[in-house]
Amino acid sequence: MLTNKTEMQRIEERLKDAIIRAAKELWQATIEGSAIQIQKTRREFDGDLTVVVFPLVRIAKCSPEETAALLGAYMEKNLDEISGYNVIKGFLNLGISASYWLQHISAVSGDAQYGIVQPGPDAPVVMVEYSSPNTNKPLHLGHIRNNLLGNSVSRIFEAAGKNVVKVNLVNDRGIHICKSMIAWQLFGNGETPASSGKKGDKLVGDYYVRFDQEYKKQVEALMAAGKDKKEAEESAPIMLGAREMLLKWEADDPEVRKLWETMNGWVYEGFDKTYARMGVSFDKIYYESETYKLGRQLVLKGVDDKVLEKDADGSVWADLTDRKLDRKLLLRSDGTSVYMTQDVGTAHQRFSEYPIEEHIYVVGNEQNYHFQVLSMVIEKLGFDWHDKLYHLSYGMVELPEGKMKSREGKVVDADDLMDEMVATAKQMSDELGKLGDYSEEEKNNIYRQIGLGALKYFILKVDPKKNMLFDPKESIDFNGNTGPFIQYTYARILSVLRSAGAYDQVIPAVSLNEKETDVIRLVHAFPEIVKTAAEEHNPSVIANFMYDLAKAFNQFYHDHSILNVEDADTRLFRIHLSAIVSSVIERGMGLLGIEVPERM
RNA sequence: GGUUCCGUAGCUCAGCUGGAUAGAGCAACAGCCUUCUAAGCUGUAGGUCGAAGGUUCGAAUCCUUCCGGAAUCACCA
Repeated sequence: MLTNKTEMQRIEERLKDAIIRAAKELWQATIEGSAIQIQKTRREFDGDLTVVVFPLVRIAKCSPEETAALLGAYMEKNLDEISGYNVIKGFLNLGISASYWLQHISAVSGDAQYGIVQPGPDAPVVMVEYSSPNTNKPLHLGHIRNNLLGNSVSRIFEAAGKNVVKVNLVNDRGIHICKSMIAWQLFGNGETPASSGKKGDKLVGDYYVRFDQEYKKQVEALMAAGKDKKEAEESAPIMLGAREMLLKWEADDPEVRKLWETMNGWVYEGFDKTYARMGVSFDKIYYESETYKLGRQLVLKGVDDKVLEKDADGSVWADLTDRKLDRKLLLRSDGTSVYMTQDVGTAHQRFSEYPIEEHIYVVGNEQNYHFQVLSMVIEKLGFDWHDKLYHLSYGMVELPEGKMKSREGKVVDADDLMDEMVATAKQMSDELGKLGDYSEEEKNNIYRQIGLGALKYFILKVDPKKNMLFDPKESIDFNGNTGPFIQYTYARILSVLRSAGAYDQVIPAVSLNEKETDVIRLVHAFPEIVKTAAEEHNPSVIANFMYDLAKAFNQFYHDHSILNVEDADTRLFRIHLSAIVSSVIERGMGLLGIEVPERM
């Protein structure tokens, strides 16, 4: 597909170029494009785009009104795309000609890649690490936010022309999984997912909870027997069992390793189902059991190079006091690694394996400090890619009663939530009864699309860095600013297109009404929106745009008939406009990982 | 206590690289289906943008201080 730069060059850029020329001709001044402010004209004024002329007043040496008037006259005379202008205070409102809009629509029509930059084979690699679950418990609402963000950001970067590599670093080792293992050994009676019919991750999660209950009981008993709290916590038999198991794991004890593999296997089977349902996937999965030793050599070399410090007890530290931070431990006195060390190692490995332009970590904001330090440590070690790490930090999902606590079972389970969403979608769909002649299978697929669409949109429309509230009692809406609203707009358009039958592919020249122009303006903005979403690492930019587009289309749809109009050209034009909107919706929702149904 | 982030309508959120009278949705109230899907559209009501200073022709937006909330500051991950 041709990307014809002059053809497709954003109208805003052309205006800027014209203003730069105008400044030269009218005022013999050279100005920077960045000094020019162009914005959408507010609804209450006439025009499409507005130039804020205040910054130009100084070089024009006349009042804002005069400056705007001079510039407006110049623009109208020299740019075909400008159909007229008006000046209100220091604002120059420019009207964009219908022919420009029509020409844009024609260029875009039928372009299944509109708004998307195809990554070339040598496009830079953007690595996105997300999900990164622990293997001791099922996924919950917090993980859903992580996965949806990671998946969507990956798609957005692909659409922005990058080669994206999605990776998952599974935390499959450590004391947490040993806790589930010891509890299973003690109380499991050989239960397996096959024997009890329980999903693997749920089964293992149940034993993690069981461990905690048992542990608390033992601590209480020990305290009742006269031990102080700390002592009791240290000596609870079940905790000692877990610790012993961890040591055996590290010593490659065959029996422990076998149990570990078995139970992790159950968890992965469960996770795979949840991932598949959420619609997320990975190009590569790393396991901490295979990577946790990475980084140690790099740290030891850092000691040799005198950029890191070794204390008398043998522990290794990065001194960050000159960066207004503390000292950070990298190797314990027994020589073992901490999380930070491993992250240094995995990053180093990845940067050696791929020509990475940017490495995005989708991790909650509780680890802001960790990633701040990570990049500093890497810089200390002398790697120039320390500034290519981007922590996509997102806020917590809070329940009305506060933070979720998985050990206490106070969580919104990912599978349960998806079930509920789909069930609600089914209930609503059945009440509306629009799917009468569909098979059960087709219907179920649509319920799934709508339910998950509602959930995904609900989460992705919020700015990632903000904490968000989820109230399980007030189920997620299907009306208003929601995923189903946008899906509905799409389904409606497809319904119209089905009725339209075959139509001419050439878009006729017609005059445009206000609602049509509103819609075209938004379609025109789509590529810029994708770019902004990528720059900001922010899917909510796409989500909010999708809503604006759907809303504008619905207004147009309400006010004007598409198929039942006298004028054949108008009818044809509206069919094309509708088709373009449907395809932008499909693509934009795709960037959010949301499917769109053909009927609903 | 140090650092970082957040505070916009009753609720959930946009707007934040400074620009015109601060926008949506939900909830409330009032309308619109003999015409392409009413999961839609229209209207009413709802705000000292946490507070106070400052910079500016202009501040929800930038700076400072304060108030409120969150996260973090482990030889945990």
